[in-house]
Amino acid sequence: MNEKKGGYKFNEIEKKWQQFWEHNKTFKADDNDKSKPKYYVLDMFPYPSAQGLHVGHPEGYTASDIVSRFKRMKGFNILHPMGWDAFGLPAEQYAIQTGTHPAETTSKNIDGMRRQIKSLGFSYDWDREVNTTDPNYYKWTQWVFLRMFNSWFDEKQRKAKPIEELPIPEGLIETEKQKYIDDHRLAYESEMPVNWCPALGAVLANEEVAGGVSERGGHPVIRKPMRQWLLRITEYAERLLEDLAEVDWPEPIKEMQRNWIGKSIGAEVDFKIETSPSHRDNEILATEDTEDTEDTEIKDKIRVFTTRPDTLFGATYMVLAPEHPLVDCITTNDKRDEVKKYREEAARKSDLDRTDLAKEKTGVFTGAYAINPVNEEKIPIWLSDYVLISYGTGAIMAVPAHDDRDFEFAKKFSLAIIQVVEPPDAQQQEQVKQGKLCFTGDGTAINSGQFTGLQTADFKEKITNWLEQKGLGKKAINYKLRDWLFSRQRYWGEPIPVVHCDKCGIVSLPESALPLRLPDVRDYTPPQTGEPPLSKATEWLKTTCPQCGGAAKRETNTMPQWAGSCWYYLRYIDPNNNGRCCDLAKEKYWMPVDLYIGGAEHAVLHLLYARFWHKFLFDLGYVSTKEPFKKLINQGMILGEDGQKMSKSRGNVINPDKVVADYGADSMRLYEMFMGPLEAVKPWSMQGLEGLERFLQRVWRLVIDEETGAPAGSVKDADANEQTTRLLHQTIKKVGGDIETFNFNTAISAMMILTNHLAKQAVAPKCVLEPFILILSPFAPHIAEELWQKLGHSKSLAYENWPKFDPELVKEAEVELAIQVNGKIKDKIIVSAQADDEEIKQKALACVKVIAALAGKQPKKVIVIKSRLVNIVV
RNA sequence: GCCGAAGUGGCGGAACUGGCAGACGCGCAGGAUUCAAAAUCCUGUCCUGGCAACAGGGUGAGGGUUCAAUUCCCUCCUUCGGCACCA
Repeated sequence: MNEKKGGYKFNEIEKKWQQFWEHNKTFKADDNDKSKPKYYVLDMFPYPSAQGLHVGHPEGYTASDIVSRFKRMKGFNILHPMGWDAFGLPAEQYAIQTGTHPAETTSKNIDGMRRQIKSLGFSYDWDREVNTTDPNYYKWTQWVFLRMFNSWFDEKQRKAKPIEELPIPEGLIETEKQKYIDDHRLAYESEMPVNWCPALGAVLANEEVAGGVSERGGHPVIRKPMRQWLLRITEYAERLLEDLAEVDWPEPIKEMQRNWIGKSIGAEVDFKIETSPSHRDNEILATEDTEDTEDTEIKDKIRVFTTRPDTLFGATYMVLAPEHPLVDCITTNDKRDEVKKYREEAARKSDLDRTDLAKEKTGVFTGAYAINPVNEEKIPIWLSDYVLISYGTGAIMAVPAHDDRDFEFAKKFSLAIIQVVEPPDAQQQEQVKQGKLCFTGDGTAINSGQFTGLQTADFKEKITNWLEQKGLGKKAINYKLRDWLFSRQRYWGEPIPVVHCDKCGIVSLPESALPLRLPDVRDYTPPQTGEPPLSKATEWLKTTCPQCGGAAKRETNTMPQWAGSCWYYLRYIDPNNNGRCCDLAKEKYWMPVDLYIGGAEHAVLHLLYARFWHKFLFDLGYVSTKEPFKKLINQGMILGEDGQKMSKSRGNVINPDKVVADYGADSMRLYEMFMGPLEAVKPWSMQGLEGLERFLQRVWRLVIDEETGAPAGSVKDADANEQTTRLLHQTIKKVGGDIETFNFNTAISAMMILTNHLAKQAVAPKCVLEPFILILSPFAPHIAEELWQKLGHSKSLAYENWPKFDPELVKEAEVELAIQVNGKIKDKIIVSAQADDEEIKQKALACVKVIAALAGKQPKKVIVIKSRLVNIVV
């Protein structure tokens, strides 16, 4: 710490300016300022944890703050808010252990993290703070859910519409009508096998399970059928895919979303089941697929989905998923026991088992056969869990010669392998022919009847048309994306605002009943049945049906943590509106989010879910843009000083509070930006941090006399010399450009170069210092405000104009050129920036070292690159 | 296995559109200041050889295109992130 009176005392300065900004509401965003263009800068809001802020948080927040402050000075009306994604498991688990209400824990944690965030001097408009656990907030989360519940998706117009507009087929009786409506709601209930984690006492979404264990905690997960709420995100698959073209996001992130959506184009093909009297004794009602009315008639066909209809001639057997509804119907009596056993095993398997056993294929023959529609061949029908009931039709045609999984299965069970595609590579041809290699690429068709000789792409198209003409199949598209499992068996989440009525079924609450508040309970432990903790809130549970007025029970499931974060960016726009989630005019003014900064860990889930909600709200006219986030930037992770991920157990966690206390917020901000590219993963270094504090000390001493605390004697109202002026203008240009492209590290480097130069000058002209302080201010706002004030300005610099650079003054008068002979540098010359090629050439050839290097040889070619180099080729 | 990103001094990293590799910071070494230290300032710092001038090598490895490659193309290796029987 500096004992000198006028030294750089960051503690005092930072506190002073933070208070100043808060009292003056310096960063209040104005909804009605039509004189400026708007710019919405959003951070991914944090979960308020008991551990508090992590050094990773300020990284993204600093970057977004720099952009906010920069754009503000550039004359934009800035919306830059912060809030809390406060529902979540840790507070609930703490409640289970200690009995403390999660609201209490949450509020305490929020206070702690708010203090920490404020200590870093970000230019947030704190009047817009939101908290997902606030009933005034989750009222609208529930409201969106109700809108989904009361909407259906019109496939023709590809948009959601109110459920009242759903055309209902003629001749349905009342209960059928109700079922028809329920089956079309965008939020719907379904009994389905879910990922049940006994240790967490919770059902997890697919994306919360990794490798058979829970992502959080690593507990084993098993499959268990349960009543669940789902959101029909699959209806939006195509639009979610298409509209990625419209957003300015990192390409890898878009690619991850595309992979997650997983669109496949292929064909659905019907295979006739060869019937024999032995399995006619148990009829089944219908296939699972009820979308087409024609399907309900089919009992003697198996429909498969394939992306390779061109390999139909190579289909030597079929495989059904163990859960496929036709299994009972087709299994022959002699195979019945074996099939039953296999199905039971498959049902019992947890996801962990399935992953573990993935190496070794299992399966069982049903005794039944199907007829390959293209060549009338009789092929066996097998059962295996490598076919998933939830994808495609739950059944496949197996082409072992051209599909790795089928190949493996065929080898294991000694099934026929017929090659129908000839690989272009000669080496592969022989191996595939001998059945030693499986070839999955494109090639030329063989053994394929009238299609033999066609190339894969051509074949696919021709056979799809052929199938369609013959009524054997049709073009089909499938997505990996599944409907979003939206219910959680937890206490600390938004209650789902519906009731269960014996008479009326599931009935949504009227909007006037929102928010449906979480009841206060004493016992947060989930019943071991897998029922949610809310099922213990007996008083709360009992209610009346909004439709018939009779007794009804409330829904006990709550929403997942993702729910609140799906629309928070809209609430910031109008955080206190009691009549709407967000005022339409304000939405139209502020949206879309111009810049969204956050961690790449949300590449698919949060960003896909939020896009889905946004599109839904767009369909119903509540928002005006197709996409919520125009530009997205991911900050990389900050590792510990040992290059490892920071964790308590490794003891390498850096505490931001301590960094701020010891070095100041400005140093911390600067260091986090100087470490390297924003998106990169990079290790922390305390010594590196000290370097940035030294830089700020130098800046301080450039302006302030440390003895007196007043401006230094060298600070004068004088003109700058030519060199200084040029460097200043170059720096203004560089820093502004680098902020626009998020290269904060090189922007800081440029300011260091300017500082180093100024430190060597006897005079520090105000006309240089002032613009320098302004361009430094987005990075280190506290010291900048203080120096600005010390130089005699009475107003905050937050709304000063960003300094302009003069392109003429940026240009160098003279440039140094490297002179190469055959690509090797031999000498350097200095020429005027205006020198023409011929002049440069002559000078280069006149260099003593060049003449020596040429050794009398004639140059074949002389290449002159202006302001770069000359290469003489002999 | 598939998809994606990245490999540059002792360390973090820089290099426009193919044009002087190593900006800036850290560390280290030497010096100034000091009774001494901290702080500060100055000088040096890719590797090898040389007192030096200088010469040679050098951006994960190998090849190619080019007057010129960290940058473009091919093959391979390593690390990190994502997905994982999706027919």
